[in-house]
Amino acid sequence: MTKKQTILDEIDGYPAWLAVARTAQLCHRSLASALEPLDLEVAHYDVLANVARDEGLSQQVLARRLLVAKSNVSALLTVLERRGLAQRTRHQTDARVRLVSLTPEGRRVAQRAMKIHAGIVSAMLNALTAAETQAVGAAMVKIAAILEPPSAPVANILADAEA
Amino acid sequence: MTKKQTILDEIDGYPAWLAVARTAQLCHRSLASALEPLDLEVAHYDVLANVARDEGLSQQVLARRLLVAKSNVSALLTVLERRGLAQRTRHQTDARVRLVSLTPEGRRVAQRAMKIHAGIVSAMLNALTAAETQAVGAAMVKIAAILEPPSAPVANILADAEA
DNA sequence: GCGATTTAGTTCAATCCTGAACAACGTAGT
DNA sequence: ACTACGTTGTTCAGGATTGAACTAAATCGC
Repeated sequence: MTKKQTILDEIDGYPAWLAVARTAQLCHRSLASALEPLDLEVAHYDVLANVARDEGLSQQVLARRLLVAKSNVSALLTVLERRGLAQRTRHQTDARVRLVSLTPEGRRVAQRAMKIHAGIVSAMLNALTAAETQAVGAAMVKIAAILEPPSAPVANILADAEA
Repeated sequence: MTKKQTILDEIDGYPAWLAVARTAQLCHRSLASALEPLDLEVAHYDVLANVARDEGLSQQVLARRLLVAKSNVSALLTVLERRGLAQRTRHQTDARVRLVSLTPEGRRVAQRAMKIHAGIVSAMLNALTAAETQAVGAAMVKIAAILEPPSAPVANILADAEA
């Protein structure tokens, strides 16, 4: 297996970032298989968990928060509604927006799913001290700030990289 | 917007982990839009980058490394092959395995894409000190160790969480 | 050796996600 | 009011990803 130096290897912290990406993906997969017994996709769970926390979100807000397309939220809600877990109600004063809420059954399912999710996250974080966790969180917030909007910085970097 | 306490909120480091997941996703999206000019999906890029580094990988190894299904690798390679960027050659002694390598054109594209990728990662890591990056990497490795295989630990946690 | 098991890769159906086009509704500006 | 524009949500077509079934090849147990 011919190992070859690439540009990425010249970046000092690249292995560290790779570990981040990989760990996030592993966690996603863990959660996916853990939710299988509840017959829940991670995407559906994400909706349930967010609505459980903030009852009455609009779909638009939900989409931005989950970082998915609004068309996807629409589809996810159609499924959750058909399964009797969530419901859409019209906004009082703005007829465009639909407020999303959970049915009693939806709350029960969300509760069980969040317990499973919490179990996984707890197990992961047990590997770290509170200080380490804190440090990781702070670092991620700093990085996220750079990526956050489809803002200027990233676009500029691209231009440079292409040179 | 009714904020409600959930089980997840009881986990001390949950916001920190959320930041990790969110940042990883943001990075993925950044990379996706940055690679658009090259007409490359992130998935295709991941293959190119890995093969550029380790010429002659098998598809199986590639699948495990990328954390995707082997059927997906098969499909990705069909596309890359049709585009003249990669090629599959038979293993000398084991007729089952296909060794993946890049064409000269594939190497050129990989090179350009990695430059773009490196630009993004560099920008992100610039927000951190070397020590911070190092700490994050170490923390992620510890967490990944818990998730790594579909191993016992996670499965046990599930059983507990369901109780 | 030879059948049983394991491993590498492909194919296929089902599902998921996205972006674009669209409809319905608000908000300005004039 | 009226027009122009922005926003919310839906629909739909095109790809992407997965797991299961399958073929072919290697390996193991006896």
